[in-house]
Amino acid sequence: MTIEEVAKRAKVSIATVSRTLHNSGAVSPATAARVRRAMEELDYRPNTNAQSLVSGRSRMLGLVVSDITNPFFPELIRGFQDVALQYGYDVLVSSTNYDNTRTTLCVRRMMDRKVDGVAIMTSEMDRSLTDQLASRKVPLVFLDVGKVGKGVSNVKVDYAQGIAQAVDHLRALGHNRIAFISGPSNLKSARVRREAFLKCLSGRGIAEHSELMEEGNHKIDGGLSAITRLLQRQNPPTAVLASNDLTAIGTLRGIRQVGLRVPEDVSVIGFDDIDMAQYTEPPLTTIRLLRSELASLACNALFQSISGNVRGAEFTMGTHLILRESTGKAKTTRRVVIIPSSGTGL
Amino acid sequence: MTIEEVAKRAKVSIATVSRTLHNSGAVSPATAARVRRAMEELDYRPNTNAQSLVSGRSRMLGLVVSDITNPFFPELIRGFQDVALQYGYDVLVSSTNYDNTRTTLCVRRMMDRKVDGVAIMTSEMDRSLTDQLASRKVPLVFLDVGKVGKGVSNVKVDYAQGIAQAVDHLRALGHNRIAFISGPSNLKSARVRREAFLKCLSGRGIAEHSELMEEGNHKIDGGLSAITRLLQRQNPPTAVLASNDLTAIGTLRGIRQVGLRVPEDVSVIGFDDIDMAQYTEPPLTTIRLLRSELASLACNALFQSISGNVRGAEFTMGTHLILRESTGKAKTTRRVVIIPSSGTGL
DNA sequence: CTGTTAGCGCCTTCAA
DNA sequence: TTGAAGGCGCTAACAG
Repeated sequence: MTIEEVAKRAKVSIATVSRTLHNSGAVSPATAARVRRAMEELDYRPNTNAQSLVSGRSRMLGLVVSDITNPFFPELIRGFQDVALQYGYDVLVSSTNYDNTRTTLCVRRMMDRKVDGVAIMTSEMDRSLTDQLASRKVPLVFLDVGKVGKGVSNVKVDYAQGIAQAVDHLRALGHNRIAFISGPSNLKSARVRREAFLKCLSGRGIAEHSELMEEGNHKIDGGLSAITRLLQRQNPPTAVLASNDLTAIGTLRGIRQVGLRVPEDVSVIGFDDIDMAQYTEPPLTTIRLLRSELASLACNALFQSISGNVRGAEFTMGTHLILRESTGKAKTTRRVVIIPSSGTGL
Repeated sequence: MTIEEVAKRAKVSIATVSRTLHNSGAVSPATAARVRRAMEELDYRPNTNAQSLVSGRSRMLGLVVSDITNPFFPELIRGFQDVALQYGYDVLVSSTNYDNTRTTLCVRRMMDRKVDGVAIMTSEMDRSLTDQLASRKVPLVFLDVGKVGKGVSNVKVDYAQGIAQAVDHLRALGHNRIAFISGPSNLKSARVRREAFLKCLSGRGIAEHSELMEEGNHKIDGGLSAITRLLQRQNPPTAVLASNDLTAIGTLRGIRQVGLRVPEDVSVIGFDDIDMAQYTEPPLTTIRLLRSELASLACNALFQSISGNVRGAEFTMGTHLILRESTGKAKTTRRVVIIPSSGTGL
């Protein structure tokens, strides 16, 4: 089924078929109708590869994530595909699994396939790779990291906003010892969240809590072991903020495991608001970062660059606290109250 | 960067470059070396689109899943991509979201892109669509449904095996009233699991439990509401088997919500063994269905068809019970024991 | 062993 | 408004 057969059947040249297919050039309504009918009758579908070959573009977008197995990403992917689909684009997803070789391989293939743009939703990517992409003038959009430039955009997440809400919420509840379980420190994205937390504390004049920082791995098991260490401290925290929900879920488990309760003994706040967060035991108070919004921002940024808007742009999206049941009043520290030994206390 | 520039630099014809690139035809070691060097120096990468155009094949595989947001699938996707990557293939993933229009769109695009095969890991797909695929001779592999034929393979899951283990486990624990929370009944895959359960019961001469069947939606909320209904019954179940882990997680929550405990009051068994299953409260006993194995079976089946093995094949994979902490002894039914009113009972 | 050449299916000037 | 023709980059005969 080629354009030629359509042309023959409609008794026009292939050029005319191509024109009516793209509504480009001028085609008389009559012939256009004839062509369209021929296409339908033959169930004609243009050969994408041929189109790509002549145009040098593929109507495909690349999407690089770090670990498709982390619930954060499927939701992101879904949103991204949704908008790509609307533009008539397909998406080539690649999960790097934090493996550099694999990442390089995947990105090269994307370039080979002449993707029209790629969204890099993981902070860990060799500079050389992104440079290659940029030098081939492939529109790029980063998450958080990334300086806006010719064809490269950046979606910035305002972590501070949500974190501030979380911290204030906790303080209002009487918590003074707030721990933070970060992601793996070799991940830039994890460091960014950690910094935001630290800055928030110091901004509020809260003492440095460096002893209350623990490192997780953005997975459940990491959260579990981190909280376990935290709880063994002399002076354990009364609340903990986790760098993502998976970590928070591990934290929930860890607290239970030592016989403590959430939120009566320890309050827990997560980050992301993955779907699962509302179903944990207890439901997780968390800082929501809307994946669908993030995805659509990123995807649209790409399309802007693609459609000639050479200069990249920077978008910012907010985060905010979702109150559920994993946070509660701080346990009043058992303090000996001195009662006047005589007289009726007024 | 085209093959021509490489040819020029190596002072050979483009045919020779093509030959050394694919080790096809015969090229003298000397010239081959020269060509290779030229390719390196120029950092030459063949244009995939051109290759696809001439060959009619794209070195891409399609993978259709129903809902990328369901933790079952990301793990499946990951495994699939792993083996595809080894063969030098890319994969075009599409999440149908149970939306027919969307499915049709995605599959058509796959055909347009001349994918070399597609794995259909969702049971809900219009017959007409798969027929189109088949008529274009695109190798296919199905999950569970699907009759093997020319270029179409099938990976069959032996649900019976795992379910039998689960039921036996429960009975050994003294459970007689075992409920089943199915997936949406319009999903063939859900029906298959349900049938397997029913067959297992009747095979063991266990009374028909039709009043203990409830329908969920393969998501957490569906499990939650199903168990809630179940628990309101006159004679509620002492154990429940869920059609997938998400449903089981909802079940866990539902049981807790009415103040009952797992496994002391009700035992719960899930299905799939998603990563999360080991971290639920309590950790979930579940029937494991290895996604990585499923994925690699499916992907390999495709490659067999692609590499000329016209006749499709059927593969079967097992399932088996993973014991964790959500199952326990059945509560002995509170029964009034009649004690002889006189004499010392011997 | 190596080069020449005819397409693969389509888009896009350039003429008519 | 339409058609003819030249590529896009590459593979695969077919000749030397």
